[in-house]
Amino acid sequence: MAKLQPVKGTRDLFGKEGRAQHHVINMAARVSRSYGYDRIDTPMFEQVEVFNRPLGETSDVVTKEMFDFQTKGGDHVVLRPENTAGVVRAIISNGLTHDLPGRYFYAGPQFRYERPQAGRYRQFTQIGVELVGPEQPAADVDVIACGWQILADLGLTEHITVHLNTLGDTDSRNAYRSELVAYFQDHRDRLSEDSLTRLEKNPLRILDSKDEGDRALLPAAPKFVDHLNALSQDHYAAVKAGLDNLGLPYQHDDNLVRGFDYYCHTAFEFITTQLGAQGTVLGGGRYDGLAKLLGGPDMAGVGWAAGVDRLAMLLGSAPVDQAPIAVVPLGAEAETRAQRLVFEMRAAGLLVDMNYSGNMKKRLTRANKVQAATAIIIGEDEIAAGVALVRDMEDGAQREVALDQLVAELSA
RNA sequence: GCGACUGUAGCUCAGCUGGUUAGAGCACCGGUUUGUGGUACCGGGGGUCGUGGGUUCGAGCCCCAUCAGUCGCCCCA
Repeated sequence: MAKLQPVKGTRDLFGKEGRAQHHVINMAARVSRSYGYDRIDTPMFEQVEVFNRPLGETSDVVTKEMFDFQTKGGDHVVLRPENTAGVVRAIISNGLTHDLPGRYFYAGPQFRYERPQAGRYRQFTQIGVELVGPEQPAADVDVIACGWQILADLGLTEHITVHLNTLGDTDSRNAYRSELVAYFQDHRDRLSEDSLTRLEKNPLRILDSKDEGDRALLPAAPKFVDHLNALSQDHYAAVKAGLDNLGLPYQHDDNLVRGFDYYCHTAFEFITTQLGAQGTVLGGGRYDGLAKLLGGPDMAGVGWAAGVDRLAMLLGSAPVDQAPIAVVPLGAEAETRAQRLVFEMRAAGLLVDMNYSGNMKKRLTRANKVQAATAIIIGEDEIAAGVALVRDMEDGAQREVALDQLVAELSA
């Protein structure tokens, strides 16, 4: 039992869980397509440089959570811990900066070397969209609306609240940061140990600390919204007005901070209370400086990433697809005829289940197990008469249908 | 990286203060039913009790270590 297991923090996906994940991805692909997003698939690993500057040299992801290794050629590469930096790198690499605005949708595995727990894995799947080029607040609204619509179509919005905040532009953020640091310096004696290190590395992080002592200091702490310059203020106001216009619910959250250095202005998280400590199901924001950090041209952008594993957990199970039709041949001659029939049925788009052995009882048991709605029974008598028995698996009613009309009848 | 809890069959779990051949339900296979499933009844296969060491006449149960899982912190999807 302890022998052949997947690597820590990874898992095999199949059956119910696997189907739920694919349903999430398919839904996201469909909805994002209606918003005009084009699918993009970037490599699962990149040069380290793609991540350490944009995410922040001192961020946890960079300092301790990267799955990185040396290639035989001596390159230092890393399994992507998130996908935004990779997409922006791809946009620069392929000269797509000359084709703006760009709308990209992705879905795929991401990797983070951290301690697994509820809703957290070392290999996990994210879906996400990136809208690059436009600086207008309408783009932020567009992106948030797309995320909301995906969750709505999955039937998950009633358990989810949208938290919204602004991080302002660089000037606003620097001004705010120094005031915040000053405030916490005055209260260092009351800060938790974790927050004391945050005060050095990333003071904004103290805002979303879970420590009660830290939280007690927050109400009196300086607020980001009070330190925005005119430009940042206008941007945030326009985003909120845009969401109001669409009737999308959200709540302003002074303590919402995002982990990566590349964020500015709008930041948002879609949060549920149903997943234990890992309630953030979708998160994102604006990242106007990212392209430049990567050595590309100035390019604005907004986007989000959502955790497929977490969404699938909320979903519980995927809706069942069409019920299969079970084909039950009896005898060698019927078997041969049935194989041809099954081939034709499948060509007509029907979902068919047929086994290679077993008597009628076994085959019907199997039909029952795969939840077939109907069974097609073909024995020697039926072959001789040129018909098949069509059995309703619900009530057991059977009727005869001519073999050469079967496909047409079942497809109707 | 830190902390708490858990580890018995494919799955969910029982196993009294250590006592002899380790149990149940579900699932799986077969039978009652030679061309009729989902119900019922009968039977069957399947376990180095996570691993290694120790205590003991004797360990699934107690002790130590180790590995794995779960949950929480940090951080994030």
